[in-house]
Amino acid sequence: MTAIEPRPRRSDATKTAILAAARERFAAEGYERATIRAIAADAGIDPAMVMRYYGSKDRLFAAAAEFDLRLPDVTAMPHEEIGTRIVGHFLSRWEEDETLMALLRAAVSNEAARERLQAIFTDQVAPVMAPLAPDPAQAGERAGLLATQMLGLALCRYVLGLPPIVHMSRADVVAWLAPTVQRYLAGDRT
Amino acid sequence: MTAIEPRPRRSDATKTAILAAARERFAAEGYERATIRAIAADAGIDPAMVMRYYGSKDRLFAAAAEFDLRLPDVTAMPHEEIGTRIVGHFLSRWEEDETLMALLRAAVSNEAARERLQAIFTDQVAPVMAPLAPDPAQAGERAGLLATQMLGLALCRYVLGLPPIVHMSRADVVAWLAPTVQRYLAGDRT
DNA sequence: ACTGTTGGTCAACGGCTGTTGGCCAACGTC
DNA sequence: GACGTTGGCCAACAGCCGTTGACCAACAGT
Repeated sequence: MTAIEPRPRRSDATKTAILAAARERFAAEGYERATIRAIAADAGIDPAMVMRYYGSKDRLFAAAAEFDLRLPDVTAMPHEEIGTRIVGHFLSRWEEDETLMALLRAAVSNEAARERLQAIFTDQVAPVMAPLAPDPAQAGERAGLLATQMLGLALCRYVLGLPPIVHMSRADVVAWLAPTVQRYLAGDRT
Repeated sequence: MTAIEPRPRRSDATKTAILAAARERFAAEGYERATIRAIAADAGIDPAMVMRYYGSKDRLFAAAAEFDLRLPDVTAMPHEEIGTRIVGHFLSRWEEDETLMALLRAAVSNEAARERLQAIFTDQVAPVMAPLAPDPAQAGERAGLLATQMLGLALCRYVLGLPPIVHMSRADVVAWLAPTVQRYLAGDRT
């Protein structure tokens, strides 16, 4: 059952170019420093077009910040590999799609972005991780702990550029963080 | 050996009022959304005074972002309590001084703030934690890992307001994170 | 060929920003 | 009590921002 697509319009290319430029600027500079004028210049069109197609800067961001973490099914993997796989998956998602960077950079000072990031946690992270918790009452807490470690890693590695973290290899990051994540999601508290 | 203090001036009260208002605004709104006009209004004076005393917005931030983590001497505490004590100390520092919040919020989009946060890591965190590392070559890496977990916690608990993390008691946070920090600073990699 | 629709540019408005310089009043010293 | 110094306010400038509306060109359907 494929959705009925409206006939493609000539402006579709422009729209996606705007979206790509917007993601890049929001990711690199955050919400307020990324200007509509700069985004339009990157996309090679007039700033007025951005307003015509997306209405306002807020709505442009909302459109650019659509994101799917594509978390794997954790119930279908060897129990002791959960930490390793989850950390690896987050690293991959973070490096292949700048939308996450845009969300993090903007969420710190923009209310809508903050809510969007919270929604990703509530809708995509928490439900997927819930089955792993020994005690269902702890499920939310455990997912939250995962978020602290993964967002903290992204903050230090991709945003702040903390030298020891930036220079670590992917394998080292996974080796260090996997046991932490494993414990947060499915292990004992102490 | 007390430093020779210049005679106190009438304007000292105003200067510190500006600094307090600046910290509050930078902490609550980040660097670009915190305006000099708003800071001056909070301090009950004219925006021009901010420029007179601090020269520019950049230098005002630099003055407001002076910060000492006051990390305890980790070599003088029971080895197995290190994780607990460090996590507790970070929680306290974060809650009693809004400077840290100002630094984190600003560092995401402001270069000078990013460098300041890096400097705090390099000058205050890394050297203090170094003696705990079994292998001195790993010292920087281990301190960096500590930073990912503590900054990630602060981000989720104080900036993003992730519900499960916000609702956790201080004791729960310490209980969950202490083993992680203990392992990062002084434990085995796996 | 005509005409309505779509994709796009241009110039401008109003508002907010950091920053500046001139002016005034209160103070401290002789 | 005169006078330099200090603390403070006010008004304005120049620049950038999001946003708007008028205008033009290319296309599609008849």
